[in-house]
Amino acid sequence: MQAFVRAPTVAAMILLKTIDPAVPHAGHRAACGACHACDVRTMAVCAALEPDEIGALESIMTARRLAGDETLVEEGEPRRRVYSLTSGMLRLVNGLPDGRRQITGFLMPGDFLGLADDGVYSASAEAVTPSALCSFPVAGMDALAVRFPKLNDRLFAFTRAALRRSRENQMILGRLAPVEKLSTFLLMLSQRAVEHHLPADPVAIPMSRADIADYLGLTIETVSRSFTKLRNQGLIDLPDARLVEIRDRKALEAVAGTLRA
Amino acid sequence: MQAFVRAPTVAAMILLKTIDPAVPHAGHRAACGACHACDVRTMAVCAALEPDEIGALESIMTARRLAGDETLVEEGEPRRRVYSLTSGMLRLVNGLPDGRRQITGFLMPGDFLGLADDGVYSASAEAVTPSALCSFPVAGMDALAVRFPKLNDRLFAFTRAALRRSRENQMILGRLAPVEKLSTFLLMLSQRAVEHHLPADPVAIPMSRADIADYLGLTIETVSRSFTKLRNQGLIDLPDARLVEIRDRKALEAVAGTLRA
DNA sequence: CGAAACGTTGAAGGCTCTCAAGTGGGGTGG
DNA sequence: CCACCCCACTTGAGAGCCTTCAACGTTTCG
Repeated sequence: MQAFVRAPTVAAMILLKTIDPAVPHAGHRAACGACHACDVRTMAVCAALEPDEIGALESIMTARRLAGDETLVEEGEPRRRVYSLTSGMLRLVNGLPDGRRQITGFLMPGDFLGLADDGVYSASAEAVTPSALCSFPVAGMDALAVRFPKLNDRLFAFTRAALRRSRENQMILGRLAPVEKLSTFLLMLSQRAVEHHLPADPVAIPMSRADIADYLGLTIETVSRSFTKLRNQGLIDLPDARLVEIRDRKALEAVAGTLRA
Repeated sequence: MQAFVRAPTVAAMILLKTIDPAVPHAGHRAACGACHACDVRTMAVCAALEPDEIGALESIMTARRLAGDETLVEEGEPRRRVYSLTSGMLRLVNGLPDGRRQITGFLMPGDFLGLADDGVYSASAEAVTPSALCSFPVAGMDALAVRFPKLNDRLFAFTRAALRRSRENQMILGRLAPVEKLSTFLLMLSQRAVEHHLPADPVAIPMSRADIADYLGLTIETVSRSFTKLRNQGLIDLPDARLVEIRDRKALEAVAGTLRA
């Protein structure tokens, strides 16, 4: 649980290349400076605003950087700020008193944090990899959502998309077998990598086996064995534990249970 | 899967008492007539509007009734209408090609159908019990959401609540043992019964064991055995398969894993 | 009155989890 | 610079639990 920064493995290197190395260290404000040069300006919430309106958003924005495994917000905490992820990856975590945990989602660049929450955060948000975010005070964002209906609409659309994904996850958790779960997960990662203009053939797996297990409702051993099973069947290759090459996508989709009926 | 209408068991009777028997048969239009006399006007989306604004909503509204097990909308179908449930209960169902299914949620009076969807319905909606709904064309509802920001806000708030519930379900599906799942489910039913001013001590279980199984990611046998286990431990009583008396709420909450950390 | 559906219970098997050991990579400290 | 250690991951063996298959009781409805 300590703020341990992974060494740059092959997989991490691929992921890290989206982070501008020229930028100063973590924890600083407004490192990236201008929204109009932002990597995710076309897919994040800010895309709802015209170039001449971005300033209003920028004026209430603060930049924030997180080291790997750093916690951004804690479950149950009053929701005072909302965030837009610009690089890296976050996990949404819910915990049980006895230590069991469930990861309800992974946030990728362009995703918004705080959609589901009302009053208090309903989940903790932790950095999977070093990450950069735009931070907004809730009051300010609410005011802007009133002033710019298009911004509100986009937040609403993001929330609907999150709800669809969450319900898809219910299907995955409730009705798929381990290898089906993992196949679906890998295909999802691959698809989202494409959407985010990241390498999709050797897919980077930024999260640990423990994270995958807590996301899919399995143990780390079962996750590992499922990886091995897919590798032995020739559907994937594992040049590195954090890197997956999809060797037979069709077969992988078939194993995934063809979630899209 | 046929439109089979259950006979009025003890449990069904309790539930049916929220349906006005004076109202004509199913499938008719605007049976309940006036929104200002609606049972759920304080908790449904329409509560966002002032009394003098309700007319605008009412003018695009059509009443709809469903028999038990009747399908309202089908997964993948173009989303042309949205609905507000006024009485009865609906299940949201997602299916896999091989017949496996996952119920992602149950809708109770006041709940809104169509929140997650964008373009096509992402799940089928089927009546668990005979139900009554207000039906709205999507275009008309969208226009009203623009005209009445408060209506839009309420739809947004409903969507956030649905997302929170869906994520809670992810925890239930991924990390709870069968008896924990069932306990959580029963407590949830009891709580929502209170919210909907229905009897909460002997809780009516409108849905079948198969529905519960598909909601909790179990088999009907495991659901049945979990019921028996809770009964043998004295936490609940089962005067009827569709009726649960909570005899030891504290213990039941403890078994539920105390989902609220 | 019989057929069908729902729910419960029993027995056996398979599969995941648990416990445990082993491997490999990378960072740390001598 | 090298050795050691730690952590992540993998793999193995056994147990436990849920699922599967099956039978039975009950209720409902044709």
